[in-house]
Amino acid sequence: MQEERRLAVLRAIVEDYVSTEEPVGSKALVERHGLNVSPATVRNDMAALEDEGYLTQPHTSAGRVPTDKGYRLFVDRLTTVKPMSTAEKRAIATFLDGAVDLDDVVSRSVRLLSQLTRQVAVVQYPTLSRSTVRHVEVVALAPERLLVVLILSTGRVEQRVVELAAPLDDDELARLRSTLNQAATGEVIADATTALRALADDGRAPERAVAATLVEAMSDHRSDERVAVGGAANLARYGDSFDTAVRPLLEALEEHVVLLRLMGEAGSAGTVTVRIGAEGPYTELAATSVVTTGYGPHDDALATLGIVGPTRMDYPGTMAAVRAVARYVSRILDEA
Amino acid sequence: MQEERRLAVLRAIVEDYVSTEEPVGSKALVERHGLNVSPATVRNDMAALEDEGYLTQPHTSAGRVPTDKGYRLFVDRLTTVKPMSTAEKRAIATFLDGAVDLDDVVSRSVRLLSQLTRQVAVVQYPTLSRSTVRHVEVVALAPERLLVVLILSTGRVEQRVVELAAPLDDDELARLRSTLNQAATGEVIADATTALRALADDGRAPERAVAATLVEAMSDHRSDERVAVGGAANLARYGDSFDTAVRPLLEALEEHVVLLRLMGEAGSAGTVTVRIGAEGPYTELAATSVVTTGYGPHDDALATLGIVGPTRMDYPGTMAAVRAVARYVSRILDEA
DNA sequence: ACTTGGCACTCCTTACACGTGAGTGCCAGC
DNA sequence: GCTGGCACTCACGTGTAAGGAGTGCCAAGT
Repeated sequence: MQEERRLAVLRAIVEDYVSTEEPVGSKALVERHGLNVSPATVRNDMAALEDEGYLTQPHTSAGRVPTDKGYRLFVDRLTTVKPMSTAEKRAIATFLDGAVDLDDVVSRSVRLLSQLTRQVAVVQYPTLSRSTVRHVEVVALAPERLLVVLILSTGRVEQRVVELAAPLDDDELARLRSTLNQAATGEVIADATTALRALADDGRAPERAVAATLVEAMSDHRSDERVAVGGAANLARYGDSFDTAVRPLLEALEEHVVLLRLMGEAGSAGTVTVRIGAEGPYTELAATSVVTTGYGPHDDALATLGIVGPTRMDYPGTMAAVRAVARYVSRILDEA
Repeated sequence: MQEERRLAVLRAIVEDYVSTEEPVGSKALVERHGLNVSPATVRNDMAALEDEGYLTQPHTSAGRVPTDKGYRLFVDRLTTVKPMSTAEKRAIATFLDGAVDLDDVVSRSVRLLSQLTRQVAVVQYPTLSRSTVRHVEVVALAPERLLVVLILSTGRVEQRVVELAAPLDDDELARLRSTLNQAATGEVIADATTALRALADDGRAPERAVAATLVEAMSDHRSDERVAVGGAANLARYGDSFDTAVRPLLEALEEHVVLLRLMGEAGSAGTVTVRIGAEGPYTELAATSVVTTGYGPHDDALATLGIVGPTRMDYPGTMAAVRAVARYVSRILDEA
């Protein structure tokens, strides 16, 4: 009974604190929410919640502020999924539909996500590991110089220039092209890699060089680690907590490796993961939360997408936006 | 005679202010620099410099701070080009030499530049307009679906997928490929565009669609407007002037169009352009300066590269770094 | 067994006063 | 034209005091 009200109090405190950015006191709370009890009652509840570690006071005789544990409870038990309005849905769909290629999909997603959530958006490029090779193209830039283009099922294109020891005529080029495609096209990256590695070891001179380059391109960790970041300007809203929230985050954004670790493993598509403050792997980022979800064609979680921001954020709204964007991006990847 | 000393005083003030971030007074000035005159003399000079608009006081009885005009004079007349040490030069060269493709060159340049200058680095991708078409490749993804790859002399690769009305067999594909290459390869973008436009208007069905897509890809303004940005974390150093310097800049960084306008036209390669505070086109960015230079193969200024940061910055060092990086990037583009 | 009003207490915030010191402008002398 | 001296200005830090928002606790009410 009173347990229920306590949770209502916690929810109210989180909501108020998120919007006002100030510690919230008992009196203001009963006024702004329709709690039919007196401030004194709320005070008792708040004291209890503080004992249990859900709230804390910046100093005696100040209002309460949620702790990480408080936010956690809020997110787990007090959040009602508020679906996006149809207008919003349509806006998302049309904005993403205009994309011309994979890079464009990613960069649009980042912009969209940062605008919807007013936070810093992070979108990981679809991982190579689960995608398949759609085609390998070899173009002679000069007799001894080839451009090798690797086209993947996700729409990503990698290109490399290969210098050959000896010139190659058109017939040999055609043969090379078909050998490579026979080995790789249609295969999952991992399988294509082993097939090409065999070519690189055993094949004749031109195959060797080209296959080796392809193997390198596919196993290149850079490709797995690419992320797009946007909306850093939204941090300006948090100018007050510059040192605790803005500065560390700004620094983390530069380090894409850090960022990827922060985003964590791609949770299964459809589930939104929330990591609050010190739950993350970096102590400097104790004041920032991460809201992510997986996305990919057929809801295969190929990669992760989400936002990072101060712990003091609108979790329900953010989670809804992240989920919605992931859903639409996945749909677009389905079509491609 | 005394005119000369006045300039020395201005230089000293700029240098001190940049490093200490505090208004600089007459006494501190004579101590820190080896001026062989008394503070009173310096005060007279400072008063004169203030009358002429080179200095200003935050308030009476505070030290002096350079105005935009003061920085301008400093940059134009008081800056001795300090060349990079050979160690630095070598570091730059090896760092950039590892790049595998154009994207990599650009992203490495951004990182390098932001680290050298400890400012926000901005690198514009080489413009399409002056580069030539190196090759057009057409790949059948499916009988009615083509991937068109456009390879430019700068190393940039654009790809588009084209859906055809009717399927295409291998012979037709080969013919299409050669037609397109005949029209475009080796031409400057502008000429290639007109040649392809002719094809798009007069050619047969498959040419039409593909040529139209190519024209679109080449004239696509997105490509002209791409920039890479890095080092936003360096703004954290300026946390104090958050509202005047950091916030507006953070917002501008998100708007790549704004950023490009801010960078201005690509000055001829070799000349470093400095735009100080209100000299720029945006009133919100009155507290930020821009240091840029052009770069490109054979010192053709294909694009612009540089840094943006608070007006209170180390101009000589920054200018040297910008120039050095531009030089090495140009050299790398020469080789490619 | 909760809830409530009352009350004393804490402590942040704001305002005001005051001393300190860095820095200035000006002037008379060198 | 440079220099030392001197009075003046103001930001800054500190100390004190009043005001107020908020708390904890207790005794009484339901």
